[in-house]
Amino acid sequence: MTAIYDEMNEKTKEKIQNNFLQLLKEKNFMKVSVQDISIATNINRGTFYLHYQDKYDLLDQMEESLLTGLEMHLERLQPDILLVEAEQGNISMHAVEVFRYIQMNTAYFQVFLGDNNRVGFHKRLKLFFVDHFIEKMIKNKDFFKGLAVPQDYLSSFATSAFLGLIEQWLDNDLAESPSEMAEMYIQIIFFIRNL
Amino acid sequence: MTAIYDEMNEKTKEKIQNNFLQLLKEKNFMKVSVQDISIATNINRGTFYLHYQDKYDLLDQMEESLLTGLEMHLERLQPDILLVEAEQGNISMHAVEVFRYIQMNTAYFQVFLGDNNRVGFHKRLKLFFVDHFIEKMIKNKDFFKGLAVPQDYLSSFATSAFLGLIEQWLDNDLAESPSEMAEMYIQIIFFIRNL
DNA sequence: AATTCCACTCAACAACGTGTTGAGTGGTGT
DNA sequence: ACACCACTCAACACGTTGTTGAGTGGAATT
Repeated sequence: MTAIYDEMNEKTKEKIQNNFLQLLKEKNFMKVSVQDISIATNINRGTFYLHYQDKYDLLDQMEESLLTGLEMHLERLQPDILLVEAEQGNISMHAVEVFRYIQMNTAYFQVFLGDNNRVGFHKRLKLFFVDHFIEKMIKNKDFFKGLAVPQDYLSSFATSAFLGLIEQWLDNDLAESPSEMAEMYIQIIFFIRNL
Repeated sequence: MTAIYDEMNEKTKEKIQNNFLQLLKEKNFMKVSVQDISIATNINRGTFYLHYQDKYDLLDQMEESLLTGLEMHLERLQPDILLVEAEQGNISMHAVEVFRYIQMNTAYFQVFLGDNNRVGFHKRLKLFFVDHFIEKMIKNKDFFKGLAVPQDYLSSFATSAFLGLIEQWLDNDLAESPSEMAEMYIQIIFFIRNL
């Protein structure tokens, strides 16, 4: 049975990731050394290299699993409901789930989107939203019809706007509930629409 | 007369900045060493430290001067015209100047907002827009009246959306003209309004 | 013409971080 | 008893960092 070894492996990786996250709250990613990580984790520096190629690999894996987590979280929703919702003034279902997931992983999002560590996660998250979220909304023939703006610009505009809301929420230490945030998102989008 | 020495000083700093910019096109900021910079600039490594504390300081100064350059560029416009413009469906004046300035400094913006070097400039530029641009629009009693969303969220939303447009423009290698971009911005904003 | 000033060069320094290696420890499963 | 495996430990060569002290050559000062 190799399960126990796998478990040890996982626990060590978890410890590394947790302590790395703590360090990222204090320091810039660039200034966190593998030394720092191994000391904080009470682990030999060599052990770190048994699990990760380097600290970039560590960061990459953490970002990746955060995004696939979000993907799985969203998969539970029917994929094409959004369009219908949108026409009913009810985009909220998707949005509220995104905000909920962020709430479940506050520390990660605050660090990865924070002032210090804006290494690549911002762009990555943006791409994610374009693929999983905004594209569906924009490709809806009715929702944005009558607007002569290229689709890539519209995507980037809408996605960044949504991200802006999220960033502000994180800056405010999640003062609002996920539902309130979704509500806000809808209000802004439809304010615009119904003025 | 000390002017000549000042000039030497400036020319060296310029050379450093130019070569640093080239290096940033090829490599991640973290992977550009002071060695690399001094070699590319044909300068002794010690000389670099006569001008900058470290490479962070260099990046910081370049970002700073890019932003103050934008500030100066915008100052030539009357500060309160925007509000009037907005009500006339004519925000473009400010927007077009921003796009024009970006066009004048394409390389800098592409590098500082590019995938590799999203160190802190994104947030910095966002703050700039909030201070100089969006706040004026949002504080306009009429423009966003009837929308029950906290001002900080509205700021973040609108600014990020604007930045999204810029990022897409840079990704597209400035395929559109500044005026076209401004036009696009207006269209999106007012589409929304007049639908 | 002699001297001071200044940007810059050069070589060397200790300190630190990196990624890798080979030998060793101690629990786990067979 | 044996092999297995995650992990430790110490040492390695190498690159980067920021600093220092001595020196060079052209420009300004007297």
